Amino acid sequence: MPDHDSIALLTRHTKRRRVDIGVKRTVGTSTVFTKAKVKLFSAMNPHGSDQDIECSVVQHTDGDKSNVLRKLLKRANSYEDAMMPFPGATIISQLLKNNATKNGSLELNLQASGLSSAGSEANQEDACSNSSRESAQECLSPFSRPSMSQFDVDRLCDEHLRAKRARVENIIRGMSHSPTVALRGGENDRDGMQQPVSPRESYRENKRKQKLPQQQQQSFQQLVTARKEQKREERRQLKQQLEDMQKQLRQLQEKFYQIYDSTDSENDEDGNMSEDSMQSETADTRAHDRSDNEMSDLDPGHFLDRARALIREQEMAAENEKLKRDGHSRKSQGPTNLHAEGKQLAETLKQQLNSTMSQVVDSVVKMFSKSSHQLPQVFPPIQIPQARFAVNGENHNFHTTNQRLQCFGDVIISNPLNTFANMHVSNSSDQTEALPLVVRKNSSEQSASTPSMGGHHSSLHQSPLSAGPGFSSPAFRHPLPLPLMAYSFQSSLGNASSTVSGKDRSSPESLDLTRETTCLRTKVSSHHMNHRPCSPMHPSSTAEGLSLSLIKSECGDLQDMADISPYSGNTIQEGLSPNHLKKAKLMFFYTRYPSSNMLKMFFSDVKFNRCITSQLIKWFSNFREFYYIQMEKFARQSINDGVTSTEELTVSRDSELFRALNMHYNKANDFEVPERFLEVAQITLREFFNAIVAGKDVDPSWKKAIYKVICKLDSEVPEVFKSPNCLQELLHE
DNA sequence: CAAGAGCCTG
DNA sequence: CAGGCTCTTG
Repeated sequence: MPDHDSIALLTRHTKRRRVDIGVKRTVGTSTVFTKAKVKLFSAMNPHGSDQDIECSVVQHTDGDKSNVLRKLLKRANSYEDAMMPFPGATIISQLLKNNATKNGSLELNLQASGLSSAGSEANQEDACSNSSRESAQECLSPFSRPSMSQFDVDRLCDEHLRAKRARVENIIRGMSHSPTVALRGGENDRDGMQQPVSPRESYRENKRKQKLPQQQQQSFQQLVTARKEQKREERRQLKQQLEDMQKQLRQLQEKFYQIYDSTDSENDEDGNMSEDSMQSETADTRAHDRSDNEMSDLDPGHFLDRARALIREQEMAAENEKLKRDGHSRKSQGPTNLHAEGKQLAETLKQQLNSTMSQVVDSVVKMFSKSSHQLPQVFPPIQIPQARFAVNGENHNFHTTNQRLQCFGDVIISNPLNTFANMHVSNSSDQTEALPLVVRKNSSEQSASTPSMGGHHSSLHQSPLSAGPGFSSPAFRHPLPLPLMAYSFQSSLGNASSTVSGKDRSSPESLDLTRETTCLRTKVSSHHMNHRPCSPMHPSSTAEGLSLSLIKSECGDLQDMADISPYSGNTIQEGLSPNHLKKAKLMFFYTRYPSSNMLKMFFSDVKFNRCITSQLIKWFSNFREFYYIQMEKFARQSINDGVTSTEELTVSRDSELFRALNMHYNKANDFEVPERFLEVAQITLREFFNAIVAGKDVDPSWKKAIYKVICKLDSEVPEVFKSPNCLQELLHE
């Protein structure tokens, strides 16, 4: 076919279209393998013979073994000969030591000789270090001494090499930190030829094994468990304290109202007024608190909100009472005992309130600064200005108090979240899995200022777990499961098509978090404990910004994440929804190779960052994969069915091939697949057919030619896909 | 070095 | 479909 030859002309300027990636990597990848080996070996042994010399010295100086070994390990952690001086060296090794004393750095010279010709004959190195007797002999012969029989040399070398390899493998396994484990030599080329699969496979295997050492994982788990226990205990204590405080508050309130009523029973107007103002104040407080933090309906926050409101009530009442009293005293000059008593009592109450509050706050602060090392100075030491509650105290004293309490409230609310994140998430094997889930919109104006989100918020707030009266219920019930919270938060960003239905809301297992959160999860989980400082999203709550940064860790670049805030627009959402996936699938009918710019244009309702971009790209990559697999499958099938000419190969809407594709990209079959896609599919099928018939599929990269053809066949995606609501428009028209 | 394609695996 | 890997390219 002429297409295969004209593919070189393919240029795609908007974007790199690397369709020709099909590097030989599956079978008989001798060149790749050789290259890799050369690379590895030279990386292992940058100094060549210098290091060999050092190694040979090591073999004879037992005293400095470990030091030199360390050096060597540092420099070339998988260099075989560095393993020689390890304790536990076998008799073979001892024999070899002696032998090497006579022969000089026999083995190392062998390595060097192997390296010297590594450019073209890297395999020679492997031949020297493997256990093949012939190759060993071949390598040894130039250095073997007449005093030793050839057999001895062979045997010694053979056994030595085996022992050495065994040890090296052990050590390498232990040295899981080392980033470049490259001990492949001698295993793959026993026959002098590479196993078709082994180079890549085994290399990859090695790389994958390096990730998180099991020891580390275990200790990490232990740590996490211990911390969990600790937090549980802290939680209990805190809960206890809060309940105490609650009781105290009620008692104080009752006392206060008794005094208040007795004092002002003669003055109903004032009393009513005060109550009105109190109520409105309380209402304001609640409203404000609600908008202050969307977590406020979760129990800890809710509880504290209530406490805060109560305190305000007390204070407002005290204030009103005082004002009233001042008026009275001005009018009547009556130095009544009641007033003096009330004053005193009010003061006492205030002091009690404040001391209690400060205790609680202190304990909370302590707890969180203790439990989270990353939050040592998130908020300065907090002191309630008790002394300020003088008789002639002014209003601003109350205000400052309120502000401070407000501040505490924020801190307290935001941090339990953090704590719960740690507690509950740490149950799973991968702690970071759910951490990003706590990515939430930053507080303040959210619920109030974004009407479009109201519905989703309410769905969150009406969750069975948070729907209780809050104040009277146990203060620290199990909060919303973290993944669920995350989902809700994500959903609240405008994803109206949330797959979470109310009935399942309480069971984390029922959540389909994959798409919305994997991006974050992935990043974070692959960067364990990689907490970077982050600029707080909201200047007024440093604590929250910081804890958010701890939680969010990173997803692509943090700036992008920081930009994702309620302020950046209502319709922009940070995650890709199932609808986006559906849209992408439909777009695949038009374009198999969309550029990232195109994706940005067509997914304008998504806040793009690296994560999102690569996720979208990955989607299309997966689509292509499926597409080409189907093509190959049907091409082979038709060949087996005796089709001999491409003319017989057509793709219509009745074709099985089309049905398979349609089932994948348009499952509901509610989209009319463009005719062009059928043509492209037919061309692709024929390409595969021809290639297979021509026997090109023996070439491991035989598909690349087809890819190059197909990528030219992209057509324009209709404008309607640029609309965020295109699905409705497309499917319901 | 980052982006991105493709391959393989789960 | 996502993750991890290799590899190429600008």
